[in-house]
Amino acid sequence: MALRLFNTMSSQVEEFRPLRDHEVRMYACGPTVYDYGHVGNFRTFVAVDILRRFLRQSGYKVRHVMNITDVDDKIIRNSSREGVSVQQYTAKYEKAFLEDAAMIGIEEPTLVRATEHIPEMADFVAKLVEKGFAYRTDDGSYYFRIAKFPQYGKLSKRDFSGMLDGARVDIDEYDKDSARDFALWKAPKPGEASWDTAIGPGRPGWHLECSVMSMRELGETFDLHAGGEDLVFPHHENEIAQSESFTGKPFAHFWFHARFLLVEGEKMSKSLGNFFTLRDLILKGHKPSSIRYLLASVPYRHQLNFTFDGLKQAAVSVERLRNFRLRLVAGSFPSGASDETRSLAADTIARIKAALDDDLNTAQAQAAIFEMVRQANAAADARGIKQDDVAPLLEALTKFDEIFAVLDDDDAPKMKRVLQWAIAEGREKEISPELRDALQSDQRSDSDIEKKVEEMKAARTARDFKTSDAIRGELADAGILVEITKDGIRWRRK
RNA sequence: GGCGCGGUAGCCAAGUGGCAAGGCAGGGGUCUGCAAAACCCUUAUCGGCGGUUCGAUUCCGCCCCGCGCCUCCA
Repeated sequence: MALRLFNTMSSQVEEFRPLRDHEVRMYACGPTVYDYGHVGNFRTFVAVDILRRFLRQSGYKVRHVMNITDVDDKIIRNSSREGVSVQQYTAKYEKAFLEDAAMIGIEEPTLVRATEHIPEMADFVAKLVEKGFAYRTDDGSYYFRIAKFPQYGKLSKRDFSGMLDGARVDIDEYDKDSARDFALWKAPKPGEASWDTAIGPGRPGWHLECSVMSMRELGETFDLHAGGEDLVFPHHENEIAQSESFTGKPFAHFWFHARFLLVEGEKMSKSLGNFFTLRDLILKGHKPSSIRYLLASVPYRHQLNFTFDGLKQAAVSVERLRNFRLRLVAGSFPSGASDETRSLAADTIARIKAALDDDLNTAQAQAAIFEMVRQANAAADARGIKQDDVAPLLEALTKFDEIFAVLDDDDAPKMKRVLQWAIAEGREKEISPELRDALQSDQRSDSDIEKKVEEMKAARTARDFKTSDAIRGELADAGILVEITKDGIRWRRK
């Protein structure tokens, strides 16, 4: 079976077939780096990441390009308010964004920056003017004339035909010819960042960078273009208009849009007090893996209600998966193999693939892995798991984690970096006791813990439970849980 | 107003024209020196009212509620 994806352009779930057999070229709209990324931003980026990972798992080579918008009105406003250059200002937030993305397991795409492609953008505008799709206004700005692109509105399903009739053609008009015409290039204003180019001084409009950079990196026509649902109109509609006018060819074949999330049942907004950056959540003591898991747990086209209760639930769910893997890795099992377990693992892998093939149904993929975990745990309790069953079960977990990326417990070091950042930024008071607790276990090295566990084992062999319990208590205080099972003794950080 | 999405157990949620996945929480057990983990059992008239159908949570209509986009917010 092959991947079927919802295509915003056709408003249908379609089979995804890239233009080249074994390669997918995708472009995702990235962040405007004017502030720290919030949980809503990362919902979209996690969705795209899951798509990318699944495409690769499905055997494609994936070329994934993402833009960094490092010049826009907010950036100009904020940087001048802080009295720093646009570049200084954006560098800080770009760095923060990349750290955050890595923190929640997003694989880094090829990054392209708007400010590094200014001359190309100017050339692009010049060509559009030449072809009659764009015009210059008296102040030196350039606009795209949507009257020249009759399909305008095809992505967002809007009808602009009424406006096309009345569109004027006077290129020396100071204002835009039509209210719907959008800016390709903005003339400089006093005190604003500006570039001198072949089409005059100024800065690029927002949509231009994505057309220019995606075509440069991926070709005039490529497979998939992604972003948050808000970008359908006007951003992607405008990209299509200017790109297809420029090349006379189709732009992207698939349009992938992630739905917005709610926070505690309401639209996230600063005024409601439910606006959280990723770092806010970490400072409250939530693990990156919990956040990623929760963001991934509702299929990307559905509204996700992001709640703190949900975050706790996600943490427990992830722990269950990790416990299971630990059981497989650290346990001892009788020799041999069982057909049931092998087919359980194989079925699970097939179910995960089928779920993701179905428009990335992550909820069903999760259900499949938990079904396996329950059955395998039950079998293990009954001594039904054999040595040779371990590898297939681990393989299923690996397939799952190639997409979800939550099994490896590297939360503590990541959270520690956020804590250090908070201190460096003078935001210590935002560091919650929960975060400090979560970092407890990070104080001890693995080898130190192993040594203690060996001491415990020795004490237990001597049936000296008092000593054994004392060591366990000491480790527990340090946030390390030692578990005694019939398969052996094992430990983990809480 | 235009276009679109959703309302499923205490919470997060999947799904189908024919006995309603999964996770979390709760209750009851089993295992266990203790602790943890794990397992078993247990919790749903699928927003309301009509209609189509042998049969609808799933299709259609109306209503109620929530949400999104409508020029730069992922």
